[in-house]
Amino acid sequence: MSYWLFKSEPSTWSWDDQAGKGAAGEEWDGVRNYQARNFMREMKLGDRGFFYHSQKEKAVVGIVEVCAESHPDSTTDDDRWDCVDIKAIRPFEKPVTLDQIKSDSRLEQMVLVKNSRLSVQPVTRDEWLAICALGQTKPD
DNA sequence: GCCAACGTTGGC
DNA sequence: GCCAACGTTGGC
Repeated sequence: MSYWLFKSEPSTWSWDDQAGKGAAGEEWDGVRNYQARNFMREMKLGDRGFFYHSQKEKAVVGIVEVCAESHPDSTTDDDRWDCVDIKAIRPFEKPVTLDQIKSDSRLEQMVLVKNSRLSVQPVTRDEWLAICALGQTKPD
């Protein structure tokens, strides 16, 4: 199983919106970046991901699971763009802020820190466990 | 609200 | 195929 991070601006699509979709999940559509798309194409059913709020909040707020593998993005006719579906698994007990991540030596190699603009990105198992621990949240 | 960083587009 | 111009993202 692989781990990922999905970034969203909460005023556009928030954790509450995502959680509201329940087990059915929702397309992670609208991504128009090749790197991000390529990561989504690599995702497998059951892969886990962090849900990150960008902009004002800047914190990991929940855990999601890939519930449909890569398929065409329904919001465009342009066949270059694919996406996956994700569903909310559980919110973080304590959101883990970007500040916390940046100040933790275990996490300084995270893509979130090194390439802040990439909206879908891989997370290593070690990073996954470290952030879940910081958030006092079950990692699986 | 600003601006740096980065990705994409399109003219040549 | 290069690169300048432009648009967008997201941290500060």
